[in-house]
Amino acid sequence: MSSDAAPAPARQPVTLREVAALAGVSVATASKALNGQGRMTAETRERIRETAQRLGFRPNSLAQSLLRRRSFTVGLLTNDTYGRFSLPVMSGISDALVDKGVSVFLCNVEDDQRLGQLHVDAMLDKRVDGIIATGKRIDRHLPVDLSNLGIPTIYAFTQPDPGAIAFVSDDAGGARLAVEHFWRLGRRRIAHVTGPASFAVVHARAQAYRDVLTEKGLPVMEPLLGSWSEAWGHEAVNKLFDGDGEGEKPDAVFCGNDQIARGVIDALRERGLDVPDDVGVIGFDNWQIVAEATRPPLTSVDMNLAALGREAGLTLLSLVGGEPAEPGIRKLPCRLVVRQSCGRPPDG
Amino acid sequence: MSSDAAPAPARQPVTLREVAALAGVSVATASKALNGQGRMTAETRERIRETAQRLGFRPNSLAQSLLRRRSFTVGLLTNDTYGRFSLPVMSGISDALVDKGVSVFLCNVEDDQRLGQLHVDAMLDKRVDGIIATGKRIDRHLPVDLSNLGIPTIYAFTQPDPGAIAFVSDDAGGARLAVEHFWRLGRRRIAHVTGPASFAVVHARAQAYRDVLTEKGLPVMEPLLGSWSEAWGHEAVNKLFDGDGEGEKPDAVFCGNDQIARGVIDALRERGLDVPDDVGVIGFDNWQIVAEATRPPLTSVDMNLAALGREAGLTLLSLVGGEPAEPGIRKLPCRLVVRQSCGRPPDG
DNA sequence: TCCCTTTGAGAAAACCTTTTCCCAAGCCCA
DNA sequence: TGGGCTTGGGAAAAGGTTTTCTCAAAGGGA
Repeated sequence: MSSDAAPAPARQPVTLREVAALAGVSVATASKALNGQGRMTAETRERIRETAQRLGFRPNSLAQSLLRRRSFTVGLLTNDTYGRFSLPVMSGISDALVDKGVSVFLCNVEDDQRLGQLHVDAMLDKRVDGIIATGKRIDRHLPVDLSNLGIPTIYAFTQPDPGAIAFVSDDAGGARLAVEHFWRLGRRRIAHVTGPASFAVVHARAQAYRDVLTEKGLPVMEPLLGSWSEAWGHEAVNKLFDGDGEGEKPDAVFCGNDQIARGVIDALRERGLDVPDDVGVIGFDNWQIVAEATRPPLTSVDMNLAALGREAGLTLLSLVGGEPAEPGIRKLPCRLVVRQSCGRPPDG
Repeated sequence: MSSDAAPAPARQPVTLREVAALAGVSVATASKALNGQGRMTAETRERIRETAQRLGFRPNSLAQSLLRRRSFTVGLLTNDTYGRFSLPVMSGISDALVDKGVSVFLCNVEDDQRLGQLHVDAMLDKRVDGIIATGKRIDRHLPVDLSNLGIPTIYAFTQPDPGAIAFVSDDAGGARLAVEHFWRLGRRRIAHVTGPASFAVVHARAQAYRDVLTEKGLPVMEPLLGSWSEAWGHEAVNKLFDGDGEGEKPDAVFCGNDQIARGVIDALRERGLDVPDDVGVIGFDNWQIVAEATRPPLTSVDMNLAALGREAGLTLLSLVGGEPAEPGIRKLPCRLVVRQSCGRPPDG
């Protein structure tokens, strides 16, 4: 403010031409000097560099892009700007790209085909180097057709077109993590309360749940399908614990998401059952704000969405760079975040 | 896939030169034909249009931007990609701009000065038309200096530089809405449980709370400051209701956010107090997923963040268009979303 | 002294589109 | 028939940078 020593950026950005003129050379020489190309005396190069510095010269990306046929931008399409899932994905993508000098256009297409087309057209016009599609569900398509755009495209946490490259979470693996954790802690009657049958992940996780129980020789209780809500968690506890036989009651509940788990924990407490002493609970998603607000704090499966996004971003970049990549769906591992809702192992 | 009638986009995008060549005219004429400029026979114009259509020609935005000195992009800086608050703001901004053909660069600067500078430089290089800064707190600066960038800058839901244009929520107004709602419902002993003193909004809302009570001639109970958590809501209920005098107990609690409100509601229920019959509760933020999971669903103050974002986006555009605008902070009104945690008026 | 090579730097094309002139042909009117 | 106007369309510059050529001068060897 008070110091005028710092070169205030000109209203009209400084061009290479002005730098060259002031340094007494041609634009060609100036360009080469600043890019470390060409041959010239060290003195000339330094003089040009210093002039550029003094004028606050920054090369116009638009002109560079036009020439290089590469804009160093990518489009990020999502139908879930508000959402829990695509946000970490987007953040991971953005982080991976910013370090490479690539900027990200955020395009929220909702579930609106017209809006989707609008955004895709805008991206194409702006000559993005590639497009990443992400969404709120792994088993739903974005309302756009990206199959024949002529630029590299990657899908992250959304349903890909056939023949495309996609990154998704390994839901079955995540479910195994949870159930095996219960098993290691000595829990033997493990129930599963999850979301609606219309979600592919519900079946993937439920099947893994059954598989682990079968492998371990434990009784398989049929998964309880409902909604993704806290209220359903409450209700499910009634179904699980209102039975007659005492030995039949679960000593562990693996929940399809953290909200269900929250409902389950609250309902268990209302019944006078202790978590984790009487019943262990594991959630899914590791939604921090929910997982840390339950009493006790919730152990939960984390899908590593930021890492997934980072992976997707880096892969897109390598595609843009011309490197080949095998099409197909890559499942990235989940991890279990242990808090206090499962207790400690008997020997621990 | 099977239909080859649809013109598959060329690997190298079609240029105006190719369109012109195929239509047998110069590029100048082709440009004018497609833009509805210049004079030519209707037949020529139509032929060029049809050729462009057939080839799938789309003008290169980079070239246009270079010429027009306007990129039709803006940078959106935030330190809160995961967050509850900036997301609706960002969504509103993006919505407002996409219809005008303006794309948004998403820049997550975290609280990292280096990352902030990196992103700002990238935006400047890419010749964005303007920048919008948004964040997770209305009383904190982003870790970047945007004061002298040479391009229009708008602040939305974050602390502005002096002399800048900023849009924020009217927290005092929102608090008034809540307390006056209680008053209209006949509640007379209204408590306030809110977040830590380090937040400016805590004071703004608390002062408005006091003001309304004073205006109405109601007893002012000193606001209870704590954290933004559910646990604090629990604890605060103890402080409020563990006293001795029966007539002293509140019949309404205005909470600083929805999580506190959730804790308050749960604690009240555990004490055997009915919400809303014995005590009314109002939250702040209208975080749908929390407000609808409380029992009963929570009445809450909504800051209209999407609208705020939209306003910010449109204002930036008018600034870019060269229209003057008064610097200063514009407070946008909140609204009360009524659910079931306050009951109905006595006569209703 | 002459020729060849190296050195240092500039001219110009290219990227793609828009816009401002400019020009040739045709027409009208005197 | 000649001058002026309209019509239809093209040439060229502009926007900012990079890169490939080209070229003059200087230096070295014979």
